[in-house]
Amino acid sequence: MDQVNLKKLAKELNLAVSTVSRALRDSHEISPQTKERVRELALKLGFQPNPHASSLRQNKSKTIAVIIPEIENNFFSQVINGIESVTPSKGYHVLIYLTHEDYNKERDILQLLRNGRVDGIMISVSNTTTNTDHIDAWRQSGMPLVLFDRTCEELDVPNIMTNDAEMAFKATEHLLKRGCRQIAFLGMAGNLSISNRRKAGYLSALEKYKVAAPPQIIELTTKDYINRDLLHEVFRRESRPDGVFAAIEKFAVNTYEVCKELKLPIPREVKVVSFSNLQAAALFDPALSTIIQPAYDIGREAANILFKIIEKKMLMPYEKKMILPSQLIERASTAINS
Amino acid sequence: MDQVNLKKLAKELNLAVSTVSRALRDSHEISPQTKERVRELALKLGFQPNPHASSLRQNKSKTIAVIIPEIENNFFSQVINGIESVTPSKGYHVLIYLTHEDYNKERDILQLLRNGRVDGIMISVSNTTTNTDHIDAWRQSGMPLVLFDRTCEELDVPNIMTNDAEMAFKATEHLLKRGCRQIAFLGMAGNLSISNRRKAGYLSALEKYKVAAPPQIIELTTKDYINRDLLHEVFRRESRPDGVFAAIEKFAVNTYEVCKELKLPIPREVKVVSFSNLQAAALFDPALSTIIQPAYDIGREAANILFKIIEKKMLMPYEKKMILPSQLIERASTAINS
DNA sequence: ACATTTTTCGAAATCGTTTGCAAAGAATTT
DNA sequence: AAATTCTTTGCAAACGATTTCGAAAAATGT
Repeated sequence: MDQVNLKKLAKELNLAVSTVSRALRDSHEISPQTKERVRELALKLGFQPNPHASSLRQNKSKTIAVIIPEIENNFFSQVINGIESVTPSKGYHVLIYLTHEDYNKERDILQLLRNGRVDGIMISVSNTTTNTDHIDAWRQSGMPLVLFDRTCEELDVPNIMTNDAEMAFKATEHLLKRGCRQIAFLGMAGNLSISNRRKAGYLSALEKYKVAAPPQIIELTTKDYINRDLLHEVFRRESRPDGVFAAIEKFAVNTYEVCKELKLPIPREVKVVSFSNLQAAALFDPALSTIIQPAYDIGREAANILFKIIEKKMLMPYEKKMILPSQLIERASTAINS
Repeated sequence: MDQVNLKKLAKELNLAVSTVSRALRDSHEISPQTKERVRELALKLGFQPNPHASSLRQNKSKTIAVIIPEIENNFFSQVINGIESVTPSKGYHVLIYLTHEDYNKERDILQLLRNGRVDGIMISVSNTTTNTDHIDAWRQSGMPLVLFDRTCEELDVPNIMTNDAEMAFKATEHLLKRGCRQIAFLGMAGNLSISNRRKAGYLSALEKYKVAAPPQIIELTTKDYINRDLLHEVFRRESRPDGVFAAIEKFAVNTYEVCKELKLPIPREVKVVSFSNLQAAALFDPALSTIIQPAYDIGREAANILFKIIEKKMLMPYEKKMILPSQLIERASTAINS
């Protein structure tokens, strides 16, 4: 074991372990000269304090957990990027956990982390999560917790999200203004907060303009082949949609695929607008009109709030909601028929 | 502090701490009856062993680190997904670190982790990494380490990658067969192993067929605006490329953007094929011919090998290389001019 | 010169778990 | 019956850093 630890440093310097520890933590009760001696040797030997010993003693892990449904998703990747823009400067480490949209996994992960492994968690709930007891249990035990994007507004916990309903309204309004009258809403099956907010925006736009056919709410899944089958059926109805508002990027892709198969040209026969953080949306055939969420900012701000709670600079009750606005980019997929 | 620990369990059951510990770890030297008593109370009180204490005592963290250049990249997202398909069943946790293609960050992260925080690391080096001492130092200290995709073949460390040169050859050959004679190679600046392998495949295809103009090696960066400027210049040369082989997905996107601006229709004026793990490549205008890497498998296999090393089931010298083949999907961006 | 404060450092306890060793009792063998 | 194993449990020492407490040494005040 050539591991260098405090004891070895102390022996080498003829000092007590406690002195070395204090010197490295820049304690005021150590003279500048000894501090310098200690630091020099520590640097020379490449001393790195054992994090488990520190964590055990100080009862803090300098680690946070990020729990998300999936990672093959631009939105969540960008969120992680945003989180990582904060953590290193705070000296924190980031554990990643994937629920794969499975409530049981989500519950188990939260249970697994109830032992001091992390100082706080950031979570975006799975679409199969209907019971929020596991999250509330975490909150009640006083552990720092922040929800983002897929939030649970009924819980007394900080929520960082975008203006889903407003943007859904705008997207639907956009389709209406481009002449659509049979507008379908493609939402995620389950009881997700974002789906509900986006659905509400969609409905209120239809309500306000009163020119369109009744709402068509279509619930899709995480499985492409199921979605394609369902959309196939939808686009063969006599009241076939002439406009599609996809609440999830993947569903817009599914729509493109099915429209291509059914030879329904976009935007002539069907116009499409979607929540999406895909950089390449502008290169689609046709270019996809998107609502871009500030994913990076959501991650960054969620991390900032979590650290405020961890550092006790923010106590309950916190400012519960933080809403970062999205942006609607109009492209060819919702162009007027020429 | 309502935290339940071994001491509390022991007191409650009138047992020694060591007995409780052994009972929970299902040691053979504890009677079935006491085991049952202990387990029952542990479950009732929701006991979770403190991981820092365990890690300190056992000198293992049950954690691995994944170090990648960036996360907003389908390839790396899919790799992480593959890694995560292995870790939970092993009882391991995954820390994520981003180097942002910065050698200094990469070096610092490796240094930071030299203290037992993790039991092993998986790394894909940044494109600014020319010196591999930091990686070799890690290897020399006997810490389990696996490289994937962006490897350092000169190091005596397991490398998990795809058949880059072969696929680059095929892609270039594909362009040649579709009539291209001025084929440009878009590679990442720096001295990345994958860039070199892909470049070699490109060159050997040109060499073999001898029908094309001399190689045009264009080195791009991580910054879109720089790439676009450079490509603008390239496509205005008198010897303008009629075929582009992009070694990185992002560069294909840049090419599409510039060709659109310059009104150079793909595939008529320029044909494009690219390494890419973008699901939506088929929806591009025109659909992009891609070389799809088995990213998920790379992550999974890299993790499997790392765990073999960690569990000492595999000792040096290991099987050094593992090569998982990619797949060329021909689409409209390399179609014959009609 | 003596009393008091301040500076600097060391000894030891602590965090919670694991584990080598000892010991007591039960079961088995000689 | 004595000697031996085997089973089951407890005691105490780790692991490495932090921190409380106290002591010696130095600086300051009277």
